[in-house]
Amino acid sequence: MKRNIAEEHAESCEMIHHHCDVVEQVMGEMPQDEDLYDLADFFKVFADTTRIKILYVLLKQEMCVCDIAQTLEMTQSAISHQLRILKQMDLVKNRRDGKTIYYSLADNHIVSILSQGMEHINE
Amino acid sequence: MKRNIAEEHAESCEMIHHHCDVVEQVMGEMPQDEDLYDLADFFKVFADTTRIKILYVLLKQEMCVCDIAQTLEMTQSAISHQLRILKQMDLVKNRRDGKTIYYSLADNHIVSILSQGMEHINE
DNA sequence: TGAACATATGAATATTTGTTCATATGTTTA
DNA sequence: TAAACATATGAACAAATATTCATATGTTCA
Repeated sequence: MKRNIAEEHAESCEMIHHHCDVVEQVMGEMPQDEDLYDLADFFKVFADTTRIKILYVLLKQEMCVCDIAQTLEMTQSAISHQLRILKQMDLVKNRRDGKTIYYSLADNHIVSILSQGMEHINE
Repeated sequence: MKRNIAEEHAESCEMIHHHCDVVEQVMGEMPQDEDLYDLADFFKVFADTTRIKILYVLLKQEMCVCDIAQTLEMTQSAISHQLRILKQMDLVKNRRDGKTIYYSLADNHIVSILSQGMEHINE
């Protein structure tokens, strides 16, 4: 759905300010749309305090759902829902021991991602 | 609003599975609530494809609002709203040159945050 | 000064998302 | 096998959020 020239004039600046080759270069660096969505989804996981708390709790050791819930003073259901998201994103893994299911971090990136975020906000 | 013991039993496991000192240690590592909110807000910025695209565009060079909008094929208003959020979080800065306002990255962390995210999703 | 341009912003709308509640699934033990 | 326990999950609801539309602010130039 290409707009006509008159409309384009009305909605944006007269012409692109920078050289076209620069724009092309910039767009060349841009990841594929699919990767951009995955990237946004990845950061979305860290964009909630409950999930961050869970990750911090698991930083030291594995823990079962019930203990996480008690530690964070939240319902089992809320924690379980969030663990599901963390697992879907491959940030945590779990193992069953009888009735209990223990969760732990699945990836070492997590530590550095969190601490880099912390670095930034402490400036 | 402390619940009574009977209710607590109903809602969670009989007693905490791990040693209390471990839980205390885990909670000792936990950042302050205020920092947790700031951290979540920080990652929230990267949790949207439009903002990620803007950051990628600015990775190479500064650019005015209008050119960003044209490059990403979005409205000037949408870009302006998102630039406001990026600026509030100190991820971009701007300078005025006549009518035009040029935006650029405010921080070098951004590159490494983005590439660490990319690393993770490409596994 | 007025017209054209570049950007910012408030309100409205649609979509996404986190928690709660009720209940289902799966395991152990008496 | 029945009861108790640990976890998972679907539906409902409330809160947060991204975009659009209309319009305001601020700059330049004739």
